[in-house]
Amino acid sequence: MNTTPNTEATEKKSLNFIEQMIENDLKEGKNGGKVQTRFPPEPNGYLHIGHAKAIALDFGVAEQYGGVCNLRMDDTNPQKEDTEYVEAIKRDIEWLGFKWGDILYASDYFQQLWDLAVELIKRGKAYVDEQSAEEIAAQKGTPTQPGQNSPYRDRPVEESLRLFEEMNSGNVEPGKMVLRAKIDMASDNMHFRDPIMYRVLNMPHWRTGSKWNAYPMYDYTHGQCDYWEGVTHSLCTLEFVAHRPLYDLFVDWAKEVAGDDKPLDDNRPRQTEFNKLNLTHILLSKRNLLVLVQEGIVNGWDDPRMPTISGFRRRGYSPEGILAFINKIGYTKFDALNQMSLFESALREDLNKRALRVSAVVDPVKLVITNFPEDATEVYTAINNPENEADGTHEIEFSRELWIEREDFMEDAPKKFFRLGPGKQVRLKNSYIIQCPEENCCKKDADGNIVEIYAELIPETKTGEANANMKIKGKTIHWVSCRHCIEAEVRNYDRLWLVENPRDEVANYSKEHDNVRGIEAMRPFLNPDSLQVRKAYVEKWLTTRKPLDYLQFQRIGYYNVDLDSTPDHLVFNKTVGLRDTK
RNA sequence: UGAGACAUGGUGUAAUGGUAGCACAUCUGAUUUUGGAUCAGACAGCUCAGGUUCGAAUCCCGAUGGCUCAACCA
Repeated sequence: MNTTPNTEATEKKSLNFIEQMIENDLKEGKNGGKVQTRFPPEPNGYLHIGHAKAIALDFGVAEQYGGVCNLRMDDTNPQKEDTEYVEAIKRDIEWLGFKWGDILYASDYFQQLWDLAVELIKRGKAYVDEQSAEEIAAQKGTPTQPGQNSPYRDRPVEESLRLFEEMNSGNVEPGKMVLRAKIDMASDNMHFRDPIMYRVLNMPHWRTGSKWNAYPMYDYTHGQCDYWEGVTHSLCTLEFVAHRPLYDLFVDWAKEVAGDDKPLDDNRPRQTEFNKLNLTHILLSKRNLLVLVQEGIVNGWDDPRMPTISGFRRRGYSPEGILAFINKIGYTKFDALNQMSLFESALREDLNKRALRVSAVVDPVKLVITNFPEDATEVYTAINNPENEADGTHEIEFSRELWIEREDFMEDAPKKFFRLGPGKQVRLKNSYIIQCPEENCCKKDADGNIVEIYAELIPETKTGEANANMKIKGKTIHWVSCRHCIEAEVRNYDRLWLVENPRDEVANYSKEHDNVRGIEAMRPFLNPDSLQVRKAYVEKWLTTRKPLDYLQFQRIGYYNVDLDSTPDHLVFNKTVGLRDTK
């Protein structure tokens, strides 16, 4: 047997604090040794990279510890939600490679939540408040000052019971009544100052129709849904830390009403919070993303510049690359700002393994091989992916007139320029070594722009030929044959935001400018040139590629085939550039 | 001026009272039919001040710093 340690197999990956907690719980036999999680998006927008971090954790630990993760739509606010988003959410989770147990909806629990609320009123733990939103807010106090009790706080139970029924009748105007939990108006925790459990909306819900007019709030809903479903670990982001005592309290009340007297650590979900994802040069908030869509700054939720899962998919980011990045940044309680360069590095690492190599000339200038016959064609075999032989090969054509990148030629080049110029030699990828003449190596138009470059091929320098290994100073450059290539549309993307931390910049700008909101607060930081459309010449073989296929335009960057691309009109998105160490 | 959570190289993250390690970024060099990839190397860190301990990034106590909380949103 081979006894040398296999570092990859024996290396123990350190567990994050949530995995450690779960392993501890398992060891102690909490919740009967079961692990169950849930991913609870509100269907009011598209999932973004921040959600991917939560998804990777919720689904990841469930799988890791033999449990289930359900997908639960947090649909308690029919004003903002839409079935369009439900479909998009499901598609994005599947694309990332995760499987849910059941698809559940908070609205499935509306009756149960209502019945529980009635019971809580009976037990003196909730009351109907008839004050306006302004009055309630004014009574709430501030973090440093205690609040005051509502005049309705001690109204008779029967009265609250009757009014609560009325709240759902459709006859109460929104804003006239709410159901509040009776807790502690002087608590240091603002969420304990008699939080609102139900509000009147008087609008139909896309799932329950017109059955309900009063709808439960998040805080009153989430813990009980977790409890009723058998969730053991309710994972969410750090801004919910202050909600946790309330989460626990409502779960306790639900257990009490249900007569559930199992020990404290059994049969109860527990909320644990981790840091939300922040990325440089990216803004993640559904509200702001929605503004970008509505203002036409981007072309929809799946615009390749959007930090949404669907935007990344369209841009050519692979699920494996996204997940690898999420794995690298980890889960902690520190409010970190992650660098885009780490994300791009994870993406490149993955794309390098799967992208097929092709030639595309983005800023073309004509190169004439003066010693190659005018109507001849040579056909070469190009390796699809040097990192993976199984990806095979494809054919490319060579002829007398080629397109090369304009920047690969310089008439008077500096010393370190190892590409084409008078007297210089380069290798044409997959083809000959060529050399420009010392004199008259290019033709210019009246304005002095180079329109044609001339070079001679050096015989027997193709792969496998006698002089193939000839040492030259020049680099290898890519090309396409003028006669055989096709024109394509290339969409290059630059960052959407000019500043490193748009979240803070937008917020500060708003504060300093009369609290301007929406697009006006964002515009100063938006890059006006985030989308650059170019014409390019690409090899004909690309007509065989399908939308979303991963490609590498050699020496330029990773690209993919856009959703709009057809064989008659090829469209490519720049995913990310190659690492560039000039 | 209240409460809560947090603080380790430029960035992110390990360490669970016992040699501060990894990745990205940056910089060298080798190699290369992609200025990619690959390989080798370098640079660089425990917020501060006390205490407990044979021993502290880790435990205790202050201080400092930014973060979160006052939606009939989630």
